[in-house]
Amino acid sequence: MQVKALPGFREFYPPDAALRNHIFSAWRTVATRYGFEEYDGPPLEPLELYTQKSGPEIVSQLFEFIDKGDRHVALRPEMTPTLARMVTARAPALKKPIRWFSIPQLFRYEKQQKGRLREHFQLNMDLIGEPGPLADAEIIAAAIDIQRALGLGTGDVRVRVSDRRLLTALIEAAGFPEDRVSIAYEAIDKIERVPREELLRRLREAVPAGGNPAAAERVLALAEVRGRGSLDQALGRHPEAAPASEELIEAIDALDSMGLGEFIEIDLSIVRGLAYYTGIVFELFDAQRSLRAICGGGRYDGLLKALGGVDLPAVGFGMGDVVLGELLKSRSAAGEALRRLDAFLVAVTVEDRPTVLALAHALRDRGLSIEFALKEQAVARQLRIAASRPAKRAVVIGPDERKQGAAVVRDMSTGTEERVPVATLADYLAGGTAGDA
RNA sequence: GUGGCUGUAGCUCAAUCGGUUAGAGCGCCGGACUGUGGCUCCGGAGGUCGGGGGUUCAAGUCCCCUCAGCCACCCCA
Repeated sequence: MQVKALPGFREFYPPDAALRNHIFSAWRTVATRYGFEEYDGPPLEPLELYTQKSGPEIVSQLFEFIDKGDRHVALRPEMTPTLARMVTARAPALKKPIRWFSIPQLFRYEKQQKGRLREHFQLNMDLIGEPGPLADAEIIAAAIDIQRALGLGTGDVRVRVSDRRLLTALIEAAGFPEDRVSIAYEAIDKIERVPREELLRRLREAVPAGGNPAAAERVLALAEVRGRGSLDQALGRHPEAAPASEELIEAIDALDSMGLGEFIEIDLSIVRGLAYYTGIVFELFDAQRSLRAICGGGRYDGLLKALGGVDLPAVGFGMGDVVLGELLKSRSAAGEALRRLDAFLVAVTVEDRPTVLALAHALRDRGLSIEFALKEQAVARQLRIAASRPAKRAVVIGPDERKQGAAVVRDMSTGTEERVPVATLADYLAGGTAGDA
């Protein structure tokens, strides 16, 4: 039995690698379009880098070990601590706001499921040094434009947006104890997974005797706020929370102005598990809601400082390649990256081979993608290979052609042939319109 | 980490009540076809039926263990 790949680790056969490159290319294109610069860091880091942020519980979910120098190390499960360290180290010299992106391969030791492996690539885009809601809007817009660049529209993906400042204000306005907000967060986060009665029970338990008896119901009602009208109603019931809605409204208005409003839904049930988010939080989903989140992010103004770094506000997101790839495959928007040769060179006889080799090399030097038969084969066989590559054209070189200093160029999709002088062959192949060239 | 479902060729699947040498389509390789592909026809390679153990005259089929995948939980990238 051959040794298999480890569970949760992928092998990329050429079609898979093509899809991955397609996704990476969209990531880089859009990030660059938004003025973001690429960075990278070490894939292996000291374990403390992660425990200081997430606590010792994180260790069970990491690929971690003791190296030969007795260092406790971990394969990186996320990019943010590395980013924080890099930004902090050069913070005084970096022009603000900092717009950086990276495409790290990340690792987690968890039981795998569909869309969730032990390894994945994740686009990280972060905008550091700008506290205002236009920065949030930029980040969300970039996440959406990546979907658009991949051919996905409002019928395919949606963004659900909330704001922790607003949600906290509403929870408190609902009469829920201020020191128990995290319990309210947890209940709201689980609104789609845990029965309503169970959540109510947990919330009631958190309200002390003598507290507001209606608080639990009101908190749960917040989790059902969807859309602007619904938010306005909630703010009508709790007017003291209204000032906390300003940033969210401003960011959404900005996205409207960009023409991306159709993608956006206010959804106060979006909490995000991570404790360090301080403002706007958002998630990107497929419209059918049949897959896991494509992308999640938000504002984390206190995190860099908490990690022992500079005190700069920040907003960003992570977008994995796994769910996105599944969505593209299900939408059959994945296959455009099909490889095509510019030409397949056919040698009619062995005596034609030196000419074919010389020609192949000259054409490759011109940047054309060229193949030829690696052994003596019938012309019919060589053409069959050319068709299956697939090649846009076949270039046939036989004794007659050599005498004339020409080649027969066959368009493989139409079957039409043309006699082309060898001297102009490269231009002919490069400039032609055969197939979908 | 917990629980449930599923594992037959590269892919999608079939194989009667437990019965003889596990099949098909697609794909792959070759031939019909020694200067013209796609169509057609013919042939071939490819399986330790996920792995191990057990029951039985006999196991792809039944039982146990294990591994892997999928689903839910946990957690979230």
